[in-house]
Amino acid sequence: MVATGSLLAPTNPAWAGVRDRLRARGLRWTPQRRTLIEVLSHTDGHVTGAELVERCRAVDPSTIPSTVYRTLDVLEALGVLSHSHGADGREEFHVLPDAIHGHLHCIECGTTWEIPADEAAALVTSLERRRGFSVDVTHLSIAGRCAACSAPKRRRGREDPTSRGSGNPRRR
Amino acid sequence: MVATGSLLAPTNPAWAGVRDRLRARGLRWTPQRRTLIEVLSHTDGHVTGAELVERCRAVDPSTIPSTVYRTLDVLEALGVLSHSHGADGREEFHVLPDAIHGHLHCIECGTTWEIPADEAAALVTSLERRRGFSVDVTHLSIAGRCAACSAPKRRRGREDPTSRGSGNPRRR
DNA sequence: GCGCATGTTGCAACAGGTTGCGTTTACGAC
DNA sequence: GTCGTAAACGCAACCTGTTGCAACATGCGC
Repeated sequence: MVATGSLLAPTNPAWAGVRDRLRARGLRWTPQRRTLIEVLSHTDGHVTGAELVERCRAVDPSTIPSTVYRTLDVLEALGVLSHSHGADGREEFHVLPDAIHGHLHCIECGTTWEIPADEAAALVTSLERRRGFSVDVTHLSIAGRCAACSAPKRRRGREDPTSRGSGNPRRR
Repeated sequence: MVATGSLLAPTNPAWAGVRDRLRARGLRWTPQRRTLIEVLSHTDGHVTGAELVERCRAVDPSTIPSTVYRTLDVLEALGVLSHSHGADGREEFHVLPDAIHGHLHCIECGTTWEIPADEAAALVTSLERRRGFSVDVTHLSIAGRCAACSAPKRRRGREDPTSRGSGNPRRR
């Protein structure tokens, strides 16, 4: 659960700028926001809103959920994170998106993979061309069965849908 | 809200078979299920779970939400309907899917369009080939901006992302 | 250092949906 | 028609988020 203690120092310098970017927009730097930033800076990959609330409570037990969700909205507007919806419709946040990507969810084993933008490019450009619809790839979330789960089950063989999967597979 | 009255007769013969298909699986035909089937048979396009609960209550005020959701699960297993998640992660049910399709949501105006399977084919086959991942197209839900909303707003011109949109655009 | 405006917080209520459990009931067997 | 059993139901509690509003406090101007 990450060093539970207090006052975790953000590891990534990128987080240092958040305070100023907030201020630059006339927004404020509050203890609650600092807590969330601390938690986020020690998080990578995907997290659900509920998980973040929980982790914030570990740092500051007086954390209130609505504050966390509102702060997440603000941070998303700042581009610090993005969110999409998992196969079950639950919110999933993605921290410091270094590259634009969507997500793949296996409805059988629950694992999640990232799909780089270029892999979705065919779909994106086709929708763009045929309908003028510009896809929000960061919000793209595709459900289905991964290779391991859709394969006729013999002796639970090779696991991943392909090792080039990158990303951080995650189970529920 | 459809003729509110009682005992709506299912319009589509396809619904008549549901009772027997349930029985064939050892499942039961109950008044509550009948109510939901009645409601569904007078519904087309997309509905949220909450809407269905509401409509069931119009027919039978003693309807309990959990029963509706559980019955929806059963009907989905039967292939009578399918569900996906809207841009906001809320459940959307799609009745009697005559053709496999996914959905397109404009995050700006909230309109929904259907995308026929072949339009998503490029993505589907690419994921299949590169990762062995078999996409569940019926659950596919893509967010972004439609042509009208992403266009530089002049004098709110042509509306639709393309008239071939088919389906039933719906607003929140 | 002080005051003020406005962005934020905390709280409580709500919304959509899910789950566990004890009770009821559909329906096949006799 | 009666019985038994597993499927379904009703209910209450819970979970994840959202919203409205009064109270609070950040941070700019002086």
